[in-house]
Amino acid sequence: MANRFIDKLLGFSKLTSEEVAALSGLTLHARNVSPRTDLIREGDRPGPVFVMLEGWACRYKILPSGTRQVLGFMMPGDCCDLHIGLLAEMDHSIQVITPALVATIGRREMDEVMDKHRGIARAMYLGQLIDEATMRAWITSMGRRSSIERVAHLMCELYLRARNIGLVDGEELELPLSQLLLADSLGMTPVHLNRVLKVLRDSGSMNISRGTLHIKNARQLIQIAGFDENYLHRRLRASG
Amino acid sequence: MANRFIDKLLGFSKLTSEEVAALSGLTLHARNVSPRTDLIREGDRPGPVFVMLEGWACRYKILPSGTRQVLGFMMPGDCCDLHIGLLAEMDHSIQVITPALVATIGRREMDEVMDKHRGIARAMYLGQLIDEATMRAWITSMGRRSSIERVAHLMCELYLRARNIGLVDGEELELPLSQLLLADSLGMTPVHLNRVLKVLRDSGSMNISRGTLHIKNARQLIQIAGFDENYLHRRLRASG
DNA sequence: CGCTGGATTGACTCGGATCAAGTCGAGTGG
DNA sequence: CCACTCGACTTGATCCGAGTCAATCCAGCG
Repeated sequence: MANRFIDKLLGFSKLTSEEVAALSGLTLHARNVSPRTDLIREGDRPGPVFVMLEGWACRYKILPSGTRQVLGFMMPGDCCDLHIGLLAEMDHSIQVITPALVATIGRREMDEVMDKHRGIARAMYLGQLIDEATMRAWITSMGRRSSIERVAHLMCELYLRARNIGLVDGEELELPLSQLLLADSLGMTPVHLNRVLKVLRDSGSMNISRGTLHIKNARQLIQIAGFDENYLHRRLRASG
Repeated sequence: MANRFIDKLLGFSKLTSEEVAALSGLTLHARNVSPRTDLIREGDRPGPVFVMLEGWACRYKILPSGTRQVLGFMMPGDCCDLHIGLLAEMDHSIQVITPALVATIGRREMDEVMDKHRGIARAMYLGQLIDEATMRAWITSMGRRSSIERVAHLMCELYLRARNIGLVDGEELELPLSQLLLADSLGMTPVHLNRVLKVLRDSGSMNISRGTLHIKNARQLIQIAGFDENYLHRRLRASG
């Protein structure tokens, strides 16, 4: 079966066949995880690195008031922070959204592989940089974009990220995210998100129905979002 | 003169005297930079790592509409992303706010030092993890906190970060950030920020005047903010 | 002394939250 | 096969936090 983690890293850096083999070895032991399972919770002592081989997850925080803020979505191929093991305590939780296949890589193992295989290290660092750039884009969205721009921007992000790992079929993408979850990620109420989705649908730019995102008019959607894909850093430096 | 970069890293990890010497060498060549100077701009090809030895800076993005979102503040001791050189293009800009002393460390140099000195590598990775956790806290603030909570939260963050590097004098901190800048970092208008600051002042929890932040009632401020300092990760893992 | 860039305050507007009813669709059990 | 249930989605009515527009105010400074 395809290993989306390897596919993703191959998109960042050329890897030797030994490096690919090493990655295969790292992700050999994976387990099935059901929806709504927390992989790790805020306050927990960080353990191994989690790698999503199949399925979706999200990072989130719960506030004292009980409201939730989703901090990012993890799709197949994504993994959590590399050096997370250095911390005493998680500052957020990670929850699986769909049935998922998750591999875990111990800190020592990871360190050894990265020391030995510079291509893997390079690809992992790039992944991390993109995650950070994505967080900056989220801060920007929350701070300075209207709700319709924010929704459009997130859809552009998810669509492009999914396309980069071959998850997109034409203009359609399976998006197993409830409106409640999306609202919690966009800093708005489910009610208002619903209305915004209706506006986007009526404008003919996109539509979400039965768990599938349809891009109807990409140009228009990008224009609404003010989306600039440069932060996803598809163009990378040529030299290692 | 004190090297705040070294001081900060010493707070993260024990360093041998050779490691301290290596860091001294890395930051030997620093230059003075005037306020409002961009160290690097969105779209630029990333260069060396920037280290703030003295003075403040901020990361920011400009949107198509012309509005600005500040993504984070850099105070003395802080530096930008370690592996930034891997990217083809910056996704945000960095601007100096006060007269500053900035060192630059070439990518090769940095790599060599980190390979050789594991303590430095560890400290740098911790710094990076804290920066990421701070971004997550910002996303949470923007998405789910009211404006007064958001302001209080940012002040708690800046106060604690400053205290960790010895920038705080009693309950006072020199905070060279204009209300316009703060507003752009909090996703609100300067007018509204001004009103919120008045509320905080009248409530007796804090006050900003003539570039100085006075914490009047820390307990109350923390309570308003719903602040949990765990994300700044002062308690770290004992083992290297 | 007047200029300039921040800070402050007031009056009014509006985007998005809140509260409250539905509606729809996939299971489940009689 | 149909009634029941439960979770997710929709829609309407109303309210309020924060934005907008527009005056000052004030301190530092050439």
